[in-house]
Amino acid sequence: MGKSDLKTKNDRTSRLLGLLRTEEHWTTHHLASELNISHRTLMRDLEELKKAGYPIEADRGRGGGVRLNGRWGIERLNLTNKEAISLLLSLSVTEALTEQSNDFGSKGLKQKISTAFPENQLKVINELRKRILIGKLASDSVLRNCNRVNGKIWDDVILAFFDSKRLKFEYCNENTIMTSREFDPHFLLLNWPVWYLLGWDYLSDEVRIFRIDRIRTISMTNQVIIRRARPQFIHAYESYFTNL
Amino acid sequence: MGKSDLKTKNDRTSRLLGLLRTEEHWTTHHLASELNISHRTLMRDLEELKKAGYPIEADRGRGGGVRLNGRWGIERLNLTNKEAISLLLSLSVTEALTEQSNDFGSKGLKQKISTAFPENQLKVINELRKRILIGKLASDSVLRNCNRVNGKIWDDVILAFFDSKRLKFEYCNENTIMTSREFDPHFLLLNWPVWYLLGWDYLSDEVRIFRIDRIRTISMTNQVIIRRARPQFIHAYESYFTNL
DNA sequence: CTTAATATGTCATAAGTTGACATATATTTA
DNA sequence: TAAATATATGTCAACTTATGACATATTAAG
Repeated sequence: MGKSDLKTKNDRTSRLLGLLRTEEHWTTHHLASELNISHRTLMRDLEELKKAGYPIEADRGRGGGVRLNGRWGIERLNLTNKEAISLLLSLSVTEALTEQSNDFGSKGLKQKISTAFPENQLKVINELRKRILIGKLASDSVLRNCNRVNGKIWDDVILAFFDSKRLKFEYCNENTIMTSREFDPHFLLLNWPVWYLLGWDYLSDEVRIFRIDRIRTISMTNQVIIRRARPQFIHAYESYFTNL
Repeated sequence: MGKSDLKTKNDRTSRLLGLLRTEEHWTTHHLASELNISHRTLMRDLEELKKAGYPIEADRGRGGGVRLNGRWGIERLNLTNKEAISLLLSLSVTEALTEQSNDFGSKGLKQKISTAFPENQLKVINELRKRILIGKLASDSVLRNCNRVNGKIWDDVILAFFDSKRLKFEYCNENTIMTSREFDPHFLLLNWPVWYLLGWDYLSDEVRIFRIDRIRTISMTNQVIIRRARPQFIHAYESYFTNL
């Protein structure tokens, strides 16, 4: 029956949360009998959940009961590096869409998800978030000649971005001239639906921007990238941001 | 010191997860001494975590040890209706971007997040996901005359969409002619960065699409929407999807 | 002012957790 | 192939925690 056999306290707790997440009206006695435990024990369980930070509220007196405020929830999520960054990309993209057009609670969501990461990961997460930029829409001319990004190349880009590692790649510019680049990826930039890599290029010894779909071959080095001041990057390619 | 005082088993377990999430190399004896528990107990803790679904792997023999595969994780997330749908929108948007350009692990992410919702919410979540559509980019002409969506209006749209409730609103079309509509919202459609509502309009008794930023006043009714076959909606407004 | 609800305290006992010890199994290294 | 170093698992007495029964306080609605 149901999700668990109620063998351990933890299982019972998650069953309790399940019950609270249904929209029904629960009294503590009702819950206790549903879970086959004494009323006292149920009250202790609720106390624990509250202490653990669950938004559980109660009304005393006739017609009272207990309720869980955030009824939609995720209990636990284990993410790989790639998935963590995907989630960040998702949130950044939606955030941009939100700022520009409307607020639909994703501000709170962003905050919640950010703070739901364990403390020791928070710093990295926030650092990465700042380095994902959402610019304007791709222009028609770009749109007309953009390609699918090769999966392996995207993976390396993402991993290097995640780990702050220097990249080596061969790039094919708009005139189909190939160059070999050494490059510190500082920012990921989206001009929907085209992704760019903004950073320091060692061939020109300058700030440069590269379209990821124009990278032909790539390899990640072990060299940690040298951080440089943020403004120079943003200013150098302001035109990519303007109309959003 | 640290996050917890290790007073209860649960605290210890979360400390253990914290240790595993650092990228360090851990042997079980190392972990046991770090947590001030016997080796046997540590092995039991690991066993429990594995049973609970954590991707913990171990190598026997010299140089062996234990490791947690998804090192980036969220322990728990409580969401309101609005936040849950924001998360879904986020994922849908990114998913669309992904399908079109590349795979960066967000397929796995989508799956993970979806299955991380408790069973009783899964059905609703998946049902909603199917009703979020990502189309092509907004055309220049649309882009030039689109407005910010009023927050209250967006909230009502989202809530009605979430709860499958009929809407009443006043709509201002391209010729600035106002009409009063009764409307069953079946699909949310994004032509980045413009959101549409696709559904059944009772004024014309037909499938219709409305730009959300052109809704002037709105109210949600208690009437549950009447489900209709999906194809008629999609076919009626195919031009909104084409180039993606 | 009665009834129905949550909230909290106490204590004997039931249930679960722990560490010590033993042993099995897998892998690397010499 | 033997030694060393890991994880993996079983058992049991001692220990710790969780539980239910009972009591009582507190709050709100009718």
